[in-house]
Amino acid sequence: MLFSKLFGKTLKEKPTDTEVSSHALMERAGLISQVVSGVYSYLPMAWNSLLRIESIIREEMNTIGSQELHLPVLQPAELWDSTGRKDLFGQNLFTLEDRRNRTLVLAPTHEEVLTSLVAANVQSYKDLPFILYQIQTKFRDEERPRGGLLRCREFHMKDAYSFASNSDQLDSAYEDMIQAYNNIFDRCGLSTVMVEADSGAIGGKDSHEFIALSNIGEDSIAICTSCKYGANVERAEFVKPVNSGNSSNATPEEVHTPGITDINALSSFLNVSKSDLLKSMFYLADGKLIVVVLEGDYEVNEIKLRNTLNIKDLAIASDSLIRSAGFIPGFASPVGDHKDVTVVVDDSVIENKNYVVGANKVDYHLKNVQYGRDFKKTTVSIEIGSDLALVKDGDLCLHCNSKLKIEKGIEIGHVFKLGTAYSEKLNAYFVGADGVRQPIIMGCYGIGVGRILSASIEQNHDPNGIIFPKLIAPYDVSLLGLNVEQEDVKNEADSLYELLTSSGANVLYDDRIESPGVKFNDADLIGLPIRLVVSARNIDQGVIEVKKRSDSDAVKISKDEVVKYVTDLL
RNA sequence: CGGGGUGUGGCGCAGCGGGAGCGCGCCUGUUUUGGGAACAGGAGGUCGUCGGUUCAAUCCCGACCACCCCGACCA
Repeated sequence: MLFSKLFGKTLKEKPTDTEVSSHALMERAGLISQVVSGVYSYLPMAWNSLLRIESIIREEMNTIGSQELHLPVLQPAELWDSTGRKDLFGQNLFTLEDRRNRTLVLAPTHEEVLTSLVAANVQSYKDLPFILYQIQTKFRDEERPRGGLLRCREFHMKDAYSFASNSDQLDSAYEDMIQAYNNIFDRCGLSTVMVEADSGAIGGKDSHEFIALSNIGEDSIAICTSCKYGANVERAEFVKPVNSGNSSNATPEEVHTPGITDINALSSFLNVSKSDLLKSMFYLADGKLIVVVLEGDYEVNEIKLRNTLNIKDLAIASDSLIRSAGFIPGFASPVGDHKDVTVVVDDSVIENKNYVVGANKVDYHLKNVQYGRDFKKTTVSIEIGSDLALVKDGDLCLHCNSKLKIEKGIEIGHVFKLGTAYSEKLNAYFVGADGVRQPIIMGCYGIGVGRILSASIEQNHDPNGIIFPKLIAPYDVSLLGLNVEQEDVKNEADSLYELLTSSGANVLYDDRIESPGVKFNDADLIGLPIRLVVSARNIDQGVIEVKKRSDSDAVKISKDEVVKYVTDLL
C-alpha cells in the first residue's frame, strides 16, 4: 500500500472527545471515525486489523470443529418475548417498526434465532453434538458508550453456540472453547486472565470471562496471588475469618453513642474492630424493604444479593422509607420485632457472637448481640450461610488462603454453560437413545472483535503511538523513503517495496513528499511491527535500516539480505 | 436516569453587542531535507438548532439537540 494513496489522515493532536489512550490513538492514526455516540466507521487500516483478528478467530473456531454460519440482525420482537429477554434487555434493545407496523429488533445477540433454527434441524441424539458460530454486527443501545471501540452500540462479535445431548458433551465443548480462546487472545498479542463470572439472570451454572488487564477496564476481578483462582468481583468468594474473641453468651446491653452513625466512627469510638460491628443496609428490592446484615468491614455485593433473592429491581432505600418502617438511620439494626421487613444475613454473621449493632434508638447502640438469639433472617427461603459480601483487595483466597488482589480489566470474551433454559423455551428437543424426548443442552461463547483491537492497543502502546502485535497489524512493515524526491532514494525504495510485496509482506510504503520527521512520527503513531528506512545516507553504505516498533534501536542490514531478514521476522 | 462539561473552517483552540480570528492541516511557488522545516501567496466557516431581547446577536436570555466525563444501570 502506498501511504500517498491510503485513505485516512493522521492527526497531530489528540481529538477532544477521546479519553482512553486506545481510542485517542485509533482516531489519531486514522483507524476509526465516530458517526454518532457508540457507532464508528472503520477506515481501511482498522478494517485490515479487524479482518486479521476475525481470521484468527475463524481458524481457531474451525480447529475445534465449529461450523460458521450467518444469522440475521433483524429479528421479530416476538422471538424475544418468547424467552422473556425483550424485557430483560429493556432499553438496551433497539426496536423498530416495519411498514406493516410489525415490531422488529436489531439483535444484541443470537441465542433465540439460532436455537429456533436448531430446533427445526435436530431430532435425534445422533444429530448431536455440534458447535455453530458466526461473526456478526450486534446492536445494543448502551446508555453510556465509551472508550471508542470498547463499549459501542454497534459492534462486531463472534458468537458461538454448542448443542449437546449430555453434560459430558457440553463440558467437552466448553473445554475446547476455552483452549481456542486462549489461543486466539495469545495470537492477538493480548495478555488475558480467565476468571469465574457471574452468569446473570438467565445463565447456567459455569461461566468464565476472559479479561484483558487494563486500568481503564470496566470490570474488576479478584485474582489469587498464589493459586489459579480468579473471579469477577461480582461473584468472587473469599475467606471470612471467624472471630476468636469472646464467645460468652452475654445479654444485649445499650451503649450511649452520641452522634456516631457510621461504622468507622463507631469502631474508633468504642475501640473495637470493624468486624465486631454489624452493618445494616436497607434496600428496596422489587418494591419491598429488605435489610442486609453483614460485618462492619464488608460491603454489600449487590449482584450476590440479587442472585440470592432473585431480585429484578434493586435500589438503596431512602431514609424516609427506613424511618417509616420503624428504623432509625445511623442507629438501625434488625434486632427487635420488624414484621414488614425481610432480613438477609451474610454468612460471616452466623458463627460469631457479641456484635455491636444499632439500637433503633437515637444515639444508642447495643452490644453483645448474636444472630439467632437476638435477630434472625426472615421469611425468604435462602440457605443459611448466604454470601453477600464484596471482595476487597487483600482478602484471603478460599482455596489457598493467600491474598487476593483486585485488578481492573476489559472483558473481551465470555463463555457460558447455558444448560436447557433456551432450548426449553424455544422447543429445541431431541429424542435420546432411550426414546425419551429431552431439551438440547446448550453453551454460548462470545468474543468482542472490536474490543480485541482496542484492548490490544490499550496494552500495546507508548507515548509515540500504537505498537501493533504482529499478527493483527494493518500491515506488516512501514517502509519509509526519506526524501523520495531524490531519484536514487526513490528507485531504491520502489524496488524494495516490490521485492517485499512479492515475497509476501504487507508493506505500507511511505512514498509521500514529506520531511523525514513527519514520516518517522507517523510510522511511530501507526505502529506497524517493522520499520524500514531507505535514505541517501543508507544507500551510500549499501544498507537498509530495520527497526522493530517495540525496540528502541535500529539495525543496519545489507541491501541483499534485507528481504530475507524482514520476511523472517514476520 | 442523576451530576458536571463542551459545541466557532478538516483537527486543536481563542474571541466578542456593530469588521469571524489564531495554530496545525490543505492548495500554489521558491528554498530546504534523518525526528512533526522556512518564506511568500491562496482556498475553506448558515459561529449546534429554534425562539426571544436589541437599531444590530457568534456574543445577552430561554428552550431544545448533540457529544464527552463521573455516577447509577448493563447475558
